Amino acid sequence: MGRHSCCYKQKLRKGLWSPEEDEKLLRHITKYGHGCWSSVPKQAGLQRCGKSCRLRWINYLRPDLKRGTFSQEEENLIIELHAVLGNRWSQIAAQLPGRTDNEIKNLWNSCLKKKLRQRGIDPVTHKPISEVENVEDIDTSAKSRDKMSVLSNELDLLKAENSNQEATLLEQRPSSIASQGYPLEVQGSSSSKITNNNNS
DNA sequence: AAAGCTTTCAACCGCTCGGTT
DNA sequence: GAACCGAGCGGTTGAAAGCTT
Repeated sequence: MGRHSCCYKQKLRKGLWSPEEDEKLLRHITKYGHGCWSSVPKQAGLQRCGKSCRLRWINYLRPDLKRGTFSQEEENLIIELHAVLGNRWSQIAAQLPGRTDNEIKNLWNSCLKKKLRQRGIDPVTHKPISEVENVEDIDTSAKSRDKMSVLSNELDLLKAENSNQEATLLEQRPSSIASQGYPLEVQGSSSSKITNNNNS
């Protein structure tokens, strides 16, 4: 279980993609679409596994990718969404057109975590760091309520940092997030998955 | 100028999930 | 219901770039 047939194939290239490989993959998908990813490399004449082709397409070759640095507003949105969704990068990416889950995950790990810590906010719980250190065993039934208050705390901080216009936009967002039906209890299932991964 | 350290980011790995047989 | 398979996800790794001393 969990094994990929492509893993058994020999002579498959790994590592960075060459411009020629990009060109082949781009031309193939533009012409035929990707269909079944495992058959893409063969059809496109690439010595890669389908999984690698899929990743390259999604993270780099897709024509609708935005690329470039993240705007302040995008960063704020990621922080907000992370507070609600946790490390569900694909769901967060779905709210940011032209951005990939990998890109957002990298930004979070290299940059946003640091920024939050500098603001005195724990990047995992989105609570003030002092509060996290003192209260380890918080009543889980209060988690959803806490989440919303944390969001408003972060908004207050962001308001202080950013322009009035931007803060107004942000102020409107939590309700829009809620109206889109993000279940607050997903936080629990997310952490349970992380726990499972740690066990492996 | 160069060596060492840190940061960034593309890509891989292992796993789960959902569909199919 | 079990086994298989492909797609997708999140964590991790490692090379390259950037920065510091």
